[in-house]
Amino acid sequence: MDANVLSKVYQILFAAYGPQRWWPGETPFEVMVGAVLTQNTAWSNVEKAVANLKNGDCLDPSAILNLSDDRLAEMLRPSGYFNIKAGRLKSFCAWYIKLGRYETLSGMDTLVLRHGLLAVHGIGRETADDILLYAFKRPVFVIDAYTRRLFARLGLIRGDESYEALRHGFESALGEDTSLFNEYHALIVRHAKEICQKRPACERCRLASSCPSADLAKLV
DNA sequence: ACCCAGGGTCATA
DNA sequence: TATGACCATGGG
Repeated sequence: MDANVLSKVYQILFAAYGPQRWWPGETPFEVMVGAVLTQNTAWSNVEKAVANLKNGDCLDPSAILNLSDDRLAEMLRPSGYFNIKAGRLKSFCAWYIKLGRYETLSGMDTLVLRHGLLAVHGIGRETADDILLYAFKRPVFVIDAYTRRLFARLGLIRGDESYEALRHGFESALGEDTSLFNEYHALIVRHAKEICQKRPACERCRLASSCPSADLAKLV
């Protein structure tokens, strides 16, 4: 990965969209819950489920564990996969409490913490890295489908690389910079939402003298 | 009516 | 290692 090109891509996205203020959530625990609930799900749906937890005074690991599976699933309903996610959220909360909550976990080495997260049923690489970056402020670069798609279209990667290979590629090229990784991933997601949904050309490209997609295309 | 969204697990080959 | 089925709501 070319560090220079990666920086330029970042600059173009930042110039187009500005700071994204990720991750939405008032507390680290809310960030973690959101990370689990947003799996393959639109964020607007996650917000409704989180609101249900807040309204029920259940945005807390022990409160979640004290709910019956059915009651929890019902609160998670708007976020989709609610039965699956009820189980995943409980697995995560059990692990979280068992290891001493935020205080203790904050003292752990990043890779140790990552292995711990990945051992939780229902937490895969992307969700683990969301939690590490946005809840624990660790310099971990999150790889998602948008990241693959964008950089593959720019010709900077093939797109079929392993998750860990890509993560290592971005991290070693950019250096361990939590703030940069935070903003970069958020900008990639933002860009994916804004960019042409319809071929061949989007509204933005015709109306604006310069659009991020066009600027990015010039890089290649 | 169809498509997909800020994925992960499990069975199968 | 690598596919495919499955989970499920809500907005375009």
